[in-house]
Amino acid sequence: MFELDIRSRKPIYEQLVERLKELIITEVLKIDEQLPSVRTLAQQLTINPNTIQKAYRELEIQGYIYSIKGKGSFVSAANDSQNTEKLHKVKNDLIKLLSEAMYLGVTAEELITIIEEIQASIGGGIEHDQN
Amino acid sequence: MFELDIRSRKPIYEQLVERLKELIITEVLKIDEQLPSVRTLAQQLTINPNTIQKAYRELEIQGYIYSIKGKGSFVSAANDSQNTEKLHKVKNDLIKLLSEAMYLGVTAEELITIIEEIQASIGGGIEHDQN
Amino acid sequence: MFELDIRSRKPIYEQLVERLKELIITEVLKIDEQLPSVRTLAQQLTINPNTIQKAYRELEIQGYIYSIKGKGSFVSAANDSQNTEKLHKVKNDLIKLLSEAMYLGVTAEELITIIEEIQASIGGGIEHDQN
Amino acid sequence: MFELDIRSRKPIYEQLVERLKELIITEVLKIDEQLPSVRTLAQQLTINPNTIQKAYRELEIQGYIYSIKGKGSFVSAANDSQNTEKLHKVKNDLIKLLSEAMYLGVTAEELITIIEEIQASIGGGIEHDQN
DNA sequence: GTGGTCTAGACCACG
DNA sequence: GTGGTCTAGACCACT
Repeated sequence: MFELDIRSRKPIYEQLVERLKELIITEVLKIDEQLPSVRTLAQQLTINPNTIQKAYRELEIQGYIYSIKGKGSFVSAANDSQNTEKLHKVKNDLIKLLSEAMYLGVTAEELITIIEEIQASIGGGIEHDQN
Repeated sequence: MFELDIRSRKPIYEQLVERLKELIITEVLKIDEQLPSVRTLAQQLTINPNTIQKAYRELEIQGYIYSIKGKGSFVSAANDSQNTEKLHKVKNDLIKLLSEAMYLGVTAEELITIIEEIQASIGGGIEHDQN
Repeated sequence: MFELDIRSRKPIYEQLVERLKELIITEVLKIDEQLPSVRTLAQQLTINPNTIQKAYRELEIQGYIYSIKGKGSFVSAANDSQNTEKLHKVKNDLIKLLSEAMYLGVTAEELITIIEEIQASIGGGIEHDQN
Repeated sequence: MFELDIRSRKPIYEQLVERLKELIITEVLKIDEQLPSVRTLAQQLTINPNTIQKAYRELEIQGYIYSIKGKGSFVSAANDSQNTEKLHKVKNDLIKLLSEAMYLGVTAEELITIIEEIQASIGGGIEHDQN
């Protein structure tokens, strides 16, 4: 479920954040669903609990989850004001990356094909009902 | 010209690499054009020459520039064998980012518009004529 | 263990890279084995930690080791895609050097003997068994 | 005749030394044959005469040529005592490079084939395929 | 004047 | 304690 690459240059907690974001975005983890506890996950992945906690804290800051003391961490519903912020950032990154790709010779056609594929793969399982 | 955020979590040299790549990709810096010398740029940005050099070295490894002792650093022509490698990496990043963007509500139409804009801004001058 | 020539024209960090490569190739350093820490080695060799780090960074780029912040540097398993690249380069160098050697009077027989010796010294331990 | 890569990381004078060595080794330049004068060559290659001179001086030190004041520079006959020295160095380099090649997966058979090809090309008339 | 190497010493991020 | 970034300042090699 969590494929962490202990050898990667990318910090473990970042890998965790990324992976969990993915699970939330693809709605494998549904809204208000409880995440595994820090200790459980730490044991499961045999990594330091502090690392898990750092990842959860980061996700909370980014608005993907919320934590309730004594109960646990839960997937939070998408929040519009946060989204517009994120959207801005993502678009900027996208422009950079698209520029680089096209500079390296990817054609607009190829990119559009990629977009359509992603659209298909997301469109299938995501209903996108905002709160 | 170079907007460095000294407080950012992102290392200065990485910001430099990114910015210079941008200038090369958009052909503000043309092939074989000389970059500002390590010392000059360091003075201009009031950062340490070693930091500039680290950025230049990284750009050289990535194939965007070449440096000659005693002469200076120059924009290098795109290299096919390196590109195919980079393409693979860039495409992967792109898929991740596009997925995230579309989850956040960016429509395929918007993306295509972005692509067309980029194409226009790059496509114009991309003759790649040697010096 | 590390015979550095501080007076040599060849940079210290390059000497280090070369020596460490040798130790990895001959499998004195096994896959996933931890290298001495930057600071430790620096103290041992009485050279600056930055110099060690530069060597380690170079080895990482060349695919011989991987470094993890907070954990250390480790020998990495050989990577095929990088290898094919390097192979091309090495073969070219080899042709040049072999030509020079044979011009200087080394016979084909001698060269073959050398090759067999190397094969013996490497071939023995090359099981590549993960720990 | 001299294909210098002004963009290469390798200093120009080193490229010159290497290329001239090659011409001497392959006997394109015969023993006691006169080399082009520093000025002529500088003009021909449109590079600084100092650079040529540095290359010639290096070749003289390595025993490949000799210079006579007021007359010019000439290819020197191979000198045994120098050769044995060089042989030692070349053999060492060769062992390193062969080790690396075999570590990267070149088989002994391939290497022997390469050796035979070189032997043929030297023995015969020298085919000189550029890298 | 150019890039490249090295040192000494400080501070940060990670686990 | 680990690697990574940055500074300040020195010296070398090349053109």
